[in-house]
Amino acid sequence: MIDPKLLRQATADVAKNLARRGFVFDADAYLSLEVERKSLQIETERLQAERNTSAKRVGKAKAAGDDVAPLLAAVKDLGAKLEQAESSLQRVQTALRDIELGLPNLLSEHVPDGADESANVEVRQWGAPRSFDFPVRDHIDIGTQLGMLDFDAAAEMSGSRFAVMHGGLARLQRALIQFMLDTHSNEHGYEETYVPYLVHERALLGTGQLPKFEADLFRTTTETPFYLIPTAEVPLSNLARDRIFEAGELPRQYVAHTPCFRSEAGSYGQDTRGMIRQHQFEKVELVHLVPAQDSDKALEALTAHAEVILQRLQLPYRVVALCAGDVGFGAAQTFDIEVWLPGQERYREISSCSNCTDFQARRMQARVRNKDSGKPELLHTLNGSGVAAGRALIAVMENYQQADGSIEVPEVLRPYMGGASEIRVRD
RNA sequence: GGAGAGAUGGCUGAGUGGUCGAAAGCGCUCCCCUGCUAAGGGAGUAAGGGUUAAAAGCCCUUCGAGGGUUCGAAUCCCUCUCUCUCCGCCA
Repeated sequence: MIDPKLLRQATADVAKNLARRGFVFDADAYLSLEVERKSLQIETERLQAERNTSAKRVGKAKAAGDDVAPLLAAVKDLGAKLEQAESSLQRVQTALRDIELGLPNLLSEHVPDGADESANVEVRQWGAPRSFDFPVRDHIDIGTQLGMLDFDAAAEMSGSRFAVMHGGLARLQRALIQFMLDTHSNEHGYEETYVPYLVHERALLGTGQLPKFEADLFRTTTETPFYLIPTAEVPLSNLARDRIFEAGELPRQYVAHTPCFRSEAGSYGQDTRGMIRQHQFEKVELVHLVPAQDSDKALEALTAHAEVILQRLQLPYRVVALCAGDVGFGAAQTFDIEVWLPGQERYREISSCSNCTDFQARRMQARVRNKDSGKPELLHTLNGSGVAAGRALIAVMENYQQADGSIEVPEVLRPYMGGASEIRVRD
């Protein structure tokens, strides 16, 4: 959420910033509601104050044994007036809040202009795509020929966009996850964390998936519905909900491995083959909670942490600064990390690292006490994949494929694979 | 799933219709006193919002959440959520 104060005082600036995303903010409509809110709120609070003082007067009179009938008569119609004022105020405040909840975050000044992903700016590249002296297969062929990847069995029980993995391939994904968790917790200062995969609506309101993106989520049919998390960002960031951290308690860095569930509504026809885009996938997620002034630096650090994973795996990648039109709803600035996939002969997103500034913190009331003033201030949240395990698996399969259809196991994963150096068909 | 108990400020915990945003203790901050790492005395110490250019001040809201009764609710009524104990069941 954008600071409502800023919204009403610098409405034009806000609208201009959001316009960079291609978002149209109806400033006039907002301001006219805001004018209404102001007068209604002043009136409502005036009536509340009147009620409070008159109630106190009645109390005192009763204690003194005086007749309270005249006092009661004087405030006879106050209740009805107040009720009306309160409900009008609430109506306007709800309308304002609906607008506010639907506004994306303000973009950082560092974000390049552009309408869509074609305008994203490559920041750096690491490694060089390997050249193969045999016909390159994609992960679908590799996995299927190894007998370790089965989309038919998955479709049989769950439909499209699911996969079943067996043997070395299933283990390779687990190895990737463990390698990533170990690296981040042992070397990058993250606290390994286990979190719920089902969360209430308010958690998703906090991180910004709701109310706007309900269609992307799976929801249970229980009496009070749960949502399946689309990313561990949701539970991890919500660890800060309704909390006031002491200055010394920040920064906090959490890492968690979770499955992620996405309905992928609206992505029909995209990446329908293979494991690139699934309803369920594994991801290692990084979340930072930092004081406001530190979040730019934290975004650099977070991105670098994710990059280390790909470097250790010797997977070529590039880092891309998302342009204004491509930065997600809650983010002020985002770097995507894209890994080279030989099967597609292109770079594909494997991590997205975002600085959400105070956008989520305001929704969650996540704060840190300013050491000098003693006052609570909104903290900043950042999140990034470190990295998506399902896509990392694809990247390893395709980049480490060998002429005979086997997969070489990257050095750093061998300790997690019982020392195995390759994955091949069992005979 | 069954039975019971509970939810109050950073913590412990009082408060069953009025002067209660809330006793007391602990913790924390500042000051005073005191020559010995201790003790004592005093003051302060919730969050959100409105008004304001901003602050001060003033006002509003908040005692798990939502609704109701009342001139007035932490206190009474209803619904929900969560926590704890016992039983059952399970990983």
